Amino acid sequence: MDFFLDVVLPIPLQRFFTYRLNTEQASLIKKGVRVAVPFGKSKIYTAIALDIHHNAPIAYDAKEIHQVLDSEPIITDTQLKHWQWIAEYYMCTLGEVLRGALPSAFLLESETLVQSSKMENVDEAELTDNEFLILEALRHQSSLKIDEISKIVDRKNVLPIVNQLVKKEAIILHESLNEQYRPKLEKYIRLNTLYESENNLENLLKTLTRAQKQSQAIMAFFQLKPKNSAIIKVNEFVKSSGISKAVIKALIDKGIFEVVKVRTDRIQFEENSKEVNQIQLNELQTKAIVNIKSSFNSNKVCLLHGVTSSGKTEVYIKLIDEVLRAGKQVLYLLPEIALTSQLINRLRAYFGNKVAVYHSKYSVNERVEVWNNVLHNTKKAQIVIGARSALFLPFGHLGLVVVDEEHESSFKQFDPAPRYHARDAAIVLASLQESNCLLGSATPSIETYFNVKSKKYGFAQMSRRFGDVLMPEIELVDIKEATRKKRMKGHFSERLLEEISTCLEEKEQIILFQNRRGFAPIVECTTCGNATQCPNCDVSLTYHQHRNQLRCHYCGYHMSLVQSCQACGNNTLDTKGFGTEQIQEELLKLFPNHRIGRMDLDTTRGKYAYEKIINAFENHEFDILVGTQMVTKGLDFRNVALVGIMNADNLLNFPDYRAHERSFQLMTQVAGRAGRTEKRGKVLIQTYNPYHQILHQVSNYDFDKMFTEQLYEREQFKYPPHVRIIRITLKDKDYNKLNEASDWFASSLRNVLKTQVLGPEYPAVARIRNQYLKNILIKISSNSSVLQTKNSIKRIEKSFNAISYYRSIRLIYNVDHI
DNA sequence: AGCACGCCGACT
DNA sequence: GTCGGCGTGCTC
Repeated sequence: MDFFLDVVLPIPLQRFFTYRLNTEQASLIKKGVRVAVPFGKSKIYTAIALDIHHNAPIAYDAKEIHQVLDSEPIITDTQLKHWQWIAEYYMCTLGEVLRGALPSAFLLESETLVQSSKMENVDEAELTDNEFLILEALRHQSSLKIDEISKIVDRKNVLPIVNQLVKKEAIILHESLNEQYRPKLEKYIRLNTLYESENNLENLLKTLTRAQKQSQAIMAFFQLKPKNSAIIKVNEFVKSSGISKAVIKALIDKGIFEVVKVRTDRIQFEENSKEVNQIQLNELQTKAIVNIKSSFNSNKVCLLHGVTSSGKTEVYIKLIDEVLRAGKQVLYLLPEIALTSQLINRLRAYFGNKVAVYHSKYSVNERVEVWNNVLHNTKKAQIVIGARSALFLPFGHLGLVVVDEEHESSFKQFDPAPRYHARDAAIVLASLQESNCLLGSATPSIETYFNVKSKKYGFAQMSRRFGDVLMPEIELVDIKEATRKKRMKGHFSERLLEEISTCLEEKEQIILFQNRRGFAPIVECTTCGNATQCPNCDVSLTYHQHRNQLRCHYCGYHMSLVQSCQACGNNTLDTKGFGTEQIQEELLKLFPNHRIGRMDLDTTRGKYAYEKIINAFENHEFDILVGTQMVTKGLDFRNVALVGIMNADNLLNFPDYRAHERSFQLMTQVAGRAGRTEKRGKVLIQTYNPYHQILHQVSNYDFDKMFTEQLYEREQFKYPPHVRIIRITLKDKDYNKLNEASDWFASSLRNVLKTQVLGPEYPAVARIRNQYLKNILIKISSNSSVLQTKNSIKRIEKSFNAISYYRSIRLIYNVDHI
């Protein structure tokens, strides 16, 4: 009986692929193990095994698999179900989900190695120069990689040459799979068992009387090695004994010490947990927990709406503790992992090394270790804190999913596929795992609050700060008047400067928020109005002062700043708009005796850059911190008395239906950074339009009014949560072809769908990296079926691809596009 | 997605 | 003529 195996490959193809198995492999393979399979002409890919069956494919002859990579599944059934849901819901392939979900170290790919055929009958006269060069190189090296050959012959495409050599039987090709994950081995030493007896040891020390250092090393070994163990880590031994590595090496060479390599986890933390019972909850927190539990009991997702510093974390910790006691795992999702260091420390204080962290700044090997710990439900991974990708981990006993800062739009993956929303995918995950799900935020999203209002989600609230600290006082500063009367100093109103000075005198700290990095976004000629454009994208270049460059934020193109206008040649270039860098510079002039820090994308590159700035600010190494969105996120600074929002208008005027909601969230969150101790904090919002309703809702902390108004507007203009949105982007470098194709697509959609189809329209940036873009927006009202609509779109895609002229156009689906 | 194959312009 | 550019089609 023949065996066949269906597999998923991590590539954007809808289909499964079927391979042939022998009986032994068929008995070895289980659903969810990785197999290495030949794919295409020569490559070997990693695939995930699905079903084993006896149905031989009819249209083709199945290939055999190359290798079985795991003895036990590394992916669970529940995970596969969850991934399938993501693929269907977000209109991408399972392969794409796979690629986004698995740590890259799991996905091995083959590399072609070129080796000499050892055939002596190669006629050198028959060889071209390049072929000769390659064979010459192979005399010194047993094998060459393709890109090494590229370097040798100095050509890009070397495959024709290589293929010629294969034909002449001068070389052979070999596909090598290299396991990327390497367990970390640490070097330990032990004393040769010979010297366990007192006698031998004494004799040994006698023979070493002339080698003082060596006998010292042996004495030190006995002093320093842990009591219950025969081995000691070499690094530690060297550090605490002060014995040089040369001495140790000499002893190893003599066979007195032996080297032992021990597999260790890269991720280790000391265990020093506090008792969760030490947390004293206030009345509001206790009540919140009661409400959360009661909605969990009726199997509902629950929203915890707690104002900034109301003590949400303590509530989470209590709930997590109970889940752990019940022997289940916890997933804690955060929008951006950079801001977790403070939170991780807090959780570790209670749960010690049961806390694992998972995110993209971790190395591939570290991620594999967390994966395996979760899969085997080890003690080390009872709580996983992570960014959105953590929801792909192989949980088996999930008891609680916490989505903190639920409203954050960065939970939605934008590029590449799967373009999933981690909050929504987490809710599905929780239901698949029969686990509870808690969403937390000080400024919930309209969608989530709508679900609360319609009783789909449970609700708990904490409307006062912990310790009854007052919410900061928010003041709106009209800079329209001030600008007209020329009473602004740079971008600072007199009112803001006054408050800053007072704060500095009282040795308190200040956060200034400006939602734009760089120095000034646009350099414009005041004579002709020309601003330098990116050659590859339809955007003006942004000015960055630190390198005196113009940069494109879309493709990375950059050029040095020229002195005169490129269009009219006049020397009248001026900056327009302003960013964090410029604010920082103005401050340095206004307050030369104070230290001013800056936190934005440019200053937080690198693994620990973010932590460094936060720690520096916490230790009062800066008096003022200027920052972008980053400063809004969950940071807990004790000494901040004043928060200034430099310009509220560029938030409010953003051309997007979510602009008002997002402005409210952002400003409320930044405001929450002020006055977290007894003294009431102060927030100043500079604006040209102090009568804007959102600004008033922010300054009165009136979330409910904001929600009601925004919901009404969404209803009027047909936006979520009243409708569901699917955005289809078409992309091509041929402008005319794109227009024609997107018109075709949109009219086909209009013919088939009962729901509203908008566009095609150019996005704000209509060309990126020389590719033109066009968007079609589909609004699905609550009375029509989302699933049916998606199926119809997929059918239209099929007919679209049947037109060969259109086939080169890339289609990008973004379901629930934000 | 990668990668081969095939056709076409621009140069050692 | 060769090299490398890109468009097209296929992968069990």
